[in-house]
Amino acid sequence: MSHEEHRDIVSEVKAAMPGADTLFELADFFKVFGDSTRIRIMCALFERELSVCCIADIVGMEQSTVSHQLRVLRQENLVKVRREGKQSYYSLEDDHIRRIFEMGLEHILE
Amino acid sequence: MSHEEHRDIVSEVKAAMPGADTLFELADFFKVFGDSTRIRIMCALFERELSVCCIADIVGMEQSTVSHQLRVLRQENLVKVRREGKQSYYSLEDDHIRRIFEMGLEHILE
DNA sequence: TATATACATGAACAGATGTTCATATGTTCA
DNA sequence: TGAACATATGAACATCTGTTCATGTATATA
Repeated sequence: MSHEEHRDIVSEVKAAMPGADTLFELADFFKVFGDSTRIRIMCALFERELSVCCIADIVGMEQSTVSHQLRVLRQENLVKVRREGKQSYYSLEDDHIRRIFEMGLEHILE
Repeated sequence: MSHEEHRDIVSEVKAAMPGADTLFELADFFKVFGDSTRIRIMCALFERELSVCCIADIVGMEQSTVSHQLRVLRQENLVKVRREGKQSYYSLEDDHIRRIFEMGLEHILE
């Protein structure tokens, strides 16, 4: 490959790619799915709305850990909260997440 | 919520969830998407097959960095290599990845 | 064969991330 | 109001991760 060819390919591909900002956001979004605790929390929420202490029992971790991770999920708009008395009930924000999940499963089951 | 209710919900949700192994694998899979350098590499490969040094120029990082990240992508079966002379040409393994990408974009553009 | 080029890999380092402990906030009920 | 409970948050710590430098390996070419 000549120097010119190389240069042309580089600028062509660069031009076709989405902006840097978009790609950073995208990475941050997928980062949330890249932790098994958060994956398990989301997976539990597929079944039903749950309080924090229920989630903690389900995933077998400290209430504090779960609270911290729920905050991460909230910040990326993946879950929503509903306060009822002393308890906070969390549920999934949209059905997007389920599809992303399924697509991931499809890939690893190959 | 009574103690019994709590216990019932926990065991019901636990039973409905996929096995721990699957969820760990899933987290590892998504972890790969959670880095902007890898996202940019994959995004460049959407356009066309590319050599390592082209990729390095496109993402503006050391050849070494790119090589390390390509190894990660290989390990998760996201890219494949083709050796031609001195150069290694990388391309995307399947079309799954593109759909996962698009789904992520859909979410952040809300 | 010697040199240059392309890529891969190991070690080292800095920065990010996840977990826990301790504690604060907020709510219910006696 | 005070005690008990559910949740949120800050600080500290250990571990993981990404990048770079230095170097190794493989291929082509003079």
